[in-house]
Amino acid sequence: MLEIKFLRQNLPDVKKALSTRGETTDFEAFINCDASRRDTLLEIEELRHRRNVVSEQIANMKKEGENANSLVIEMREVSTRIKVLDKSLSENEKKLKDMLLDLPNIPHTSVPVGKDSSDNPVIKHVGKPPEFKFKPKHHWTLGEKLKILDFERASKIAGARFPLYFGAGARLERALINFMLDVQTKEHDYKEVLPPFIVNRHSMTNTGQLPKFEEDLFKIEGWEYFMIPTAEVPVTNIHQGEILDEDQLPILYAAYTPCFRSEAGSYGKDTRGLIRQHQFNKVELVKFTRPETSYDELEKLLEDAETILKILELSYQVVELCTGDLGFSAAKTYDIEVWMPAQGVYREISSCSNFESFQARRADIKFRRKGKKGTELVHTVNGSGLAVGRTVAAILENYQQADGSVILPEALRHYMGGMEIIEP
RNA sequence: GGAGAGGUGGCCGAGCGGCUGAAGGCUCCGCUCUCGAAAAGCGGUAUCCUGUGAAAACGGGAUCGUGGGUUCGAAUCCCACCCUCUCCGCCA
Repeated sequence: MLEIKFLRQNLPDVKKALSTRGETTDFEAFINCDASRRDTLLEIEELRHRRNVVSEQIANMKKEGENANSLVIEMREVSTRIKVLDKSLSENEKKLKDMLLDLPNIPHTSVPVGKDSSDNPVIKHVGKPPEFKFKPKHHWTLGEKLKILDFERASKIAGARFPLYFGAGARLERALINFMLDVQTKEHDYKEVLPPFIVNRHSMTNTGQLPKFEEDLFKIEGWEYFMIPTAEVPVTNIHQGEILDEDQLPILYAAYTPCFRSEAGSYGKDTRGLIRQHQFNKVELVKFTRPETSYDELEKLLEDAETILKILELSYQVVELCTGDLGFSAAKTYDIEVWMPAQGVYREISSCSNFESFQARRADIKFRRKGKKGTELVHTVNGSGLAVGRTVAAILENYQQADGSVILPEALRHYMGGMEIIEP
């Protein structure tokens, strides 16, 4: 959420910045609404002031045993008037709040302007894609042959876009979760958290999934509960409504959770394999930082996520999202894309963003500077470290042998009980 | 599911129609004392909105879980909702 005052005072700039992401809000209506809200407020406050003064007068008169009836009658009218104005004020405020909640974050000035993902500049390539003397197979083909993935049976249990792992596949998923958490908590100072996988409407609104993107979420029938689409939601909300101490910052959390997404609007995309599922596992990295360090923390978080791919020796590229491709809440985002040999493309496996104060304002997360009065909003930064299902897919494809077996990356072997290769 | 208790400032905790933005304590920040520190003493220490102002500042309003109601006036009374806790039942 943007600050209403900021919006009012910087309207042309905000308008221009948001237009680069394709946002077309009626700012005219917004400004009018805000102006009329302030007019009403002024009138209400005057009346209230009068009421406060006279009420005290009445109290004093009563103490002296004087008759205050005429004042009481006058105040009765004032109160009625206040009630009427109050109603129009709160209607205006609700309207403004709704508009603000629907407004995306302003892209950071460093973000390249562009229309869609085709305009995302590649920042770097790391590692070399493996070369195969045979035609590399898709991970779903490999997984089904190795009897570690079974999408057909999964669809009986739940439907399309649900995973079912067996044996070494199930273990590989679990191994990766442990491996990722171990790296982030032991080598990078993140604190492990295991949050609820279901959250309320309030938490979803705080991180920006609601009110605009309800169709992307799984809602629990009959409850105001939603399945989390990412650990970002419960973890960011850990400190909702809190005022933190400056010395606590930055706070770093690493959380494993399953993620649930309706994938509405992605019909026909990635229909096979582990790439686009209604349910998938992810290790998420979340930071709460001081405003002046959030961009450094984003760079570090990106490196922390990259570390996983480096250790797994998977080749990848990092792209920077252009304004048109940026997510609703983000001010700046890097995507890490891992090489998928069968398709011959890089596929997103992590998304690392700085939300600046956008989520903090919605979630009311502040901090107090040492020796200074008042509070400031923190900045939130987060990213995947990494999406686990997609990592499994990448390992299967990049480490496949001509016979369809898959060699396991060194770093995972002890998590796999010493297993070195997955064979039929 | 049944019965009860409670939600107050950064934290703890009092208040239970006007003198309460809220006692007291803690934290934190200044100052005094000290070579310095500790202790002690003194003072300060919530947030949001809004008006005037370039700013500093000054003025006004709101906020005691949330939303309504009663009243000239509500942290205090009434109603609804949310949340937390305790006991009983059920249960991994």
